[in-house]
Amino acid sequence: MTDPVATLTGERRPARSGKRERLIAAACETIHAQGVEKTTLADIAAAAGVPLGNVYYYFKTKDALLQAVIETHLAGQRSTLAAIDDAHDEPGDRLKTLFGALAAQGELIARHGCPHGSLCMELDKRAEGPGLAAELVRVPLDWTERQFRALGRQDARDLAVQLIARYQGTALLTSTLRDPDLMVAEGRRVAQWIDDLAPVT
Amino acid sequence: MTDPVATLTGERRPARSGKRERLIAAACETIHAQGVEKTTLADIAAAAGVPLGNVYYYFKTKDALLQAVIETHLAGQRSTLAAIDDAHDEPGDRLKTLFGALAAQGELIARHGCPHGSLCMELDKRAEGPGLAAELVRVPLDWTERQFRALGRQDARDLAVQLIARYQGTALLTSTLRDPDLMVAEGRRVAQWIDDLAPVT
DNA sequence: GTCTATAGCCAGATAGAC
DNA sequence: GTCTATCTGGCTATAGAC
Repeated sequence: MTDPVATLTGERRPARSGKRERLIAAACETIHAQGVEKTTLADIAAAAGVPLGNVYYYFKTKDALLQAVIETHLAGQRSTLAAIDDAHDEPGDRLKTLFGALAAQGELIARHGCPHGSLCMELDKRAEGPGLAAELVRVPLDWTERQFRALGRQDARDLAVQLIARYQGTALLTSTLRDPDLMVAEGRRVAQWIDDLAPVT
Repeated sequence: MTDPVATLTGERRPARSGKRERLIAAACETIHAQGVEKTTLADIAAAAGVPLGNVYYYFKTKDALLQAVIETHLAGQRSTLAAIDDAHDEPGDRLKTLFGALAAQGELIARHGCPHGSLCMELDKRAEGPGLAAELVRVPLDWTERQFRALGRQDARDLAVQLIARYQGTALLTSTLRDPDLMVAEGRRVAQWIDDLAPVT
């Protein structure tokens, strides 16, 4: 029935032309730039170079494509965090690496905000609630909590909430005021804060 | 030409039935709950108890109504801040009063997020940019900066950015995770932080 | 000033030829 | 699998009676 290799790699059956992947990538970008509600399937199809009608071969509804976008973001987050775990042993280094990388996205955030935060905020307003999108904050939140716990902090959860909140809040100011420097300055402060919490021994 | 009294009080000419005000109030609530793009004029008209067609007597376009909503939020912010200025002389007390009041909105924020922050984020994604909505963060930001400056802090602007960012970021986590306690806990931490920065003399 | 009816447009989704 | 043409519904905005 299903191609075992494709199943293992998480691919769908045909997958020759990569249109499905192009559609998801285009949807990620367009939705980040314009928001979920303002982005039409025609926008996404055009950005992906796929005829409108063909979109429905890959995704039954606009919402199905949106779910795929969220899952793609989640997979990206997980692999980023796993890579940081592999590259660094010290929890303090891991935290600084993650938030340094986020701060380096200042220009992107100044233009369209944090892709995950804005998705959460928009989907929050749906009757069904944020659904899977809430994982976009829970995944980094839980990871951050784990790092603080590894540092021996009893208040690891609170610290994690503070850290993610600082990033998300700064991202909102950065995009509203169109000032990437806010993100850079916050990155420096966060690094200092982590050093104060986890002194080099 | 214009009624001088109505002009002084900022009212429009007729203003007998208060429909204009009801429409703006309904728009504020509905937009906060559903977002700008998902909210239709029919939603707003129904919430205000006004027939759809009549909306256009008061507002030429949906966007004109949206601008009125933003201006109403701004006027509310300014009067809140002015009231705090009047009620407290110490900048530290003023800051704690404002952020205590924000933290007390936990339930509301858990349901739909910060009304100003979500408006900014959504309007950021328009081609024209956030426009007037950016004032919704600039006004409290500038006020907060003034308080820190009155406390003698040279880094008043940075501290103000941090404080507003903490509030906005916590609001995003509060609504995404549907947990009003996050807001309460952050309120306590902010009060402590301000006390540490501005020790009672 | 108020309200009904509706025009005009554009989005999501489908049908069906290739 | 691919793509054109089109249906259907809902939204902004207007016309025009009262």
